[in-house]
Amino acid sequence: MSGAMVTRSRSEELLFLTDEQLRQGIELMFFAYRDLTSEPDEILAVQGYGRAHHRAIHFIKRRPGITIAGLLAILKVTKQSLNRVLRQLIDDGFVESTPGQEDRRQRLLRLTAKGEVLESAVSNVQRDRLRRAYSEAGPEAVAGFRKVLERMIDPDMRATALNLVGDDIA
Amino acid sequence: MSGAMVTRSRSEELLFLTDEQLRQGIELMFFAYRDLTSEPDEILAVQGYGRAHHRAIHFIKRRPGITIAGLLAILKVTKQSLNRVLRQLIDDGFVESTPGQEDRRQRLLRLTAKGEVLESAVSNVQRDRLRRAYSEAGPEAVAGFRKVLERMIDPDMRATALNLVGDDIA
DNA sequence: GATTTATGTCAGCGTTATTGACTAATCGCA
DNA sequence: TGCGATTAGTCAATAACGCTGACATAAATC
Repeated sequence: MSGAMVTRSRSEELLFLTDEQLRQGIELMFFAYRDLTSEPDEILAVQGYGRAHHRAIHFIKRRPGITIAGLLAILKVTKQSLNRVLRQLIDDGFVESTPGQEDRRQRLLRLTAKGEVLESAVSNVQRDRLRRAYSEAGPEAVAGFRKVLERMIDPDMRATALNLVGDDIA
Repeated sequence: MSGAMVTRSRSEELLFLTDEQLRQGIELMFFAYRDLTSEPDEILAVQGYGRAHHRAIHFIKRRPGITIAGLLAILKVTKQSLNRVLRQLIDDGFVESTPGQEDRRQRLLRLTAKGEVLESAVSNVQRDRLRRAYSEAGPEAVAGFRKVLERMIDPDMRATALNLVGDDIA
């Protein structure tokens, strides 16, 4: 009889997830995300740029040679929204767009030297914050942090989020 | 001589935080935050509401009786921005605003019964997602998740984020 | 009584996102 | 070869949401 009790899964065993605990987790995400993005926002505001530019620069840095379609799939915004931002970045010389070799309809996006400088300035403050948090929390906490975040992401985006796809494709 | 080596702090001992690791952490935050907020956004869009309404409803639910100033301090937006959102929520009967008893200049904000229903619908999908992630990742991962997030938040907002202040004040 | 504080409101602006419609170049296949 | 699908770029209109500045009102505090 008591045997039935010990067949509980690990999640049932130790996790009693109250409303309060979950709400607190949601708030932690809200505050952490806001503070993680506030400093980059300020730096980019000087150029007249916003968070949309930040996101584009970030993913072009991470996936040089990414196509428009690839960027659209990651950002999940419309073509029109992305186009305005990209137009500015290209016109201002931060991003270069070259036709694909195999498929010449595609536009392959890369940061220019100027773009690398801007990206670096922006991502430095962000990485400093995360590095500090990681260091203070310790390696085991970092592993847990990553584990939970991964599982919060829609399954179909997890591979993308973890860079399990090639660096130069979408 | 070797004694000097073992006095390294825990963070120096095991954490070799590469650029790549940190950038991946930043992306995890981006994807997780987006997916955590996308479903609530869709639900609220039916009412013609957006994320700003969601945030207001969330914090009024969590801190019933909060003042305008308290909400402004948490959300870090301007009075004018918040007012537009709050005006709609009050006019539509989701939020009630009553003068403070001690300080009658203050407006104490609470959800109405109708507001509770909306809040519940919205927060349910969000809590379901987080509960699933917590369960799959396990208790230790959850502890690490919380630990890192706390340390990402600006120090002056940590107490607020962790609800270390009274529920009915700011 | 004068000042400060808490709140509300008006007008205007900019960014970022949306939808819809359309063009142009290129690719792939029948 | 030619037609449909794909990739990208663009124009126009709309909306949410943030901002600044200016101003009004009521109430608390000194």
